Amino acid sequence: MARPREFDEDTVLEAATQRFWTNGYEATSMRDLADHTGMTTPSLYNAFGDKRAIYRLVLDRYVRRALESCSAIFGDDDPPLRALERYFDALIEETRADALQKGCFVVNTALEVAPHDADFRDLVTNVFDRIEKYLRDCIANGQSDGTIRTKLPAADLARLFLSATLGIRVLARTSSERELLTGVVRPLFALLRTK
Amino acid sequence: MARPREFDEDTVLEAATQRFWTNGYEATSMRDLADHTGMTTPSLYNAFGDKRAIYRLVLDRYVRRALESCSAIFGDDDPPLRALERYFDALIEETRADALQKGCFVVNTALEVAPHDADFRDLVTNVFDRIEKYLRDCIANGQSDGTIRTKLPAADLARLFLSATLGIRVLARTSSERELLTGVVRPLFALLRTK
DNA sequence: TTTGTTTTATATCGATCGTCATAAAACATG
DNA sequence: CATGTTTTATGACGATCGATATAAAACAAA
Repeated sequence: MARPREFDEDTVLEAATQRFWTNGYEATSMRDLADHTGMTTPSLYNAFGDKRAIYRLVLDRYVRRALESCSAIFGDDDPPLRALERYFDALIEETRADALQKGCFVVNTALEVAPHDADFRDLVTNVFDRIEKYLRDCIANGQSDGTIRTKLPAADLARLFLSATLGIRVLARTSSERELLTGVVRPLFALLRTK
Repeated sequence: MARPREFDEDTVLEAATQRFWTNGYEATSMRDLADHTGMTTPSLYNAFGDKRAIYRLVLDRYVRRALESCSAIFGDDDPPLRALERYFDALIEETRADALQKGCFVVNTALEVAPHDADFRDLVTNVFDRIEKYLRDCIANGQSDGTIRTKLPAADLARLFLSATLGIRVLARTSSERELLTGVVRPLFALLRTK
């Protein structure tokens, strides 16, 4: 197998993720990636392909982990209301800890890249749909077992919860004193409790 | 006053707005602006300053109009619930008509430019705060006159409504069959109606 | 008509962009 | 040790980036 690689693939992809995530696609150059990964640009091309391919690679990696995290929250046998609580707690905690204001990599992609790139638009749409489905199924389960009392359609509620999630992700990118995200979530749970 | 300008300032700024709005800051070059405004790049520099100044100029113009639109909705003497209805109707209609998936210029700026530019971050924060205040005052008024029955804090509700707005703006940028935005809004009004 | 001022168009600056040709270096296999 | 394969580093390609120097063109004021 010839000359061995001198870099750790996971470390390099993680560094590349950080650059694209914080600065976006256009504002991140291949030389910037090289500097922050410790590789040279030809090595990056040889190992992972061109700039777009690398972006796709690290975004897929990010999405995989994000959806695994979602699966862990909603796949547990926690009661639906408790799962939703964990979902928003995780979202708020991640936002609070986001000192660099990276927000959500998928949402950033949705606004900068997706509008003029069909492949990434499909990816983003797919992620949003899956999150919406997690929320919808969870809410529907809660309505079935009576722990969620509202009679509003689970489909509508899921879309609202998804939109609130995306809105929080937008706010996270501009930060400031706007960490009062609990205020966003509180009425959502009040909504689930009402008849 | 020397040689007269050969361009119409408003037409040029409108064209520049469209380019920055649809493609973002980094993906829009000065030559692209020149092509779509009918001006040459030196004329653009002479008339409006450098790229950042032009972006700021057209964004300010956009914000002014957007806030005027908000002021018209919430400044009318419509009952609070009716004002909120008009607010979301306008948002949904604008999104439906947004064939180019431009979304909201301010939200796009919040994600691409604001994180690494304090001036634009201040602008975005200011706009979000003002919209939140419109919503909060409107909801508080409705609670005072009894047309909004929920006892939830108007501050929390306003933050949720703002987040939902931003979420819709994110969805608008990826479009597809996701025009079921009425589903997002329906539970919000149900929330206002409940005790 | 002359002078002064501003906008125009041409042409181009150095810097940086994404990408790659090239060949030396480091291994496995024979 | 020799051969083949892959990764490495150097250096540079053409294209495009934001921004300007320059001077002609078009007006107002004198």
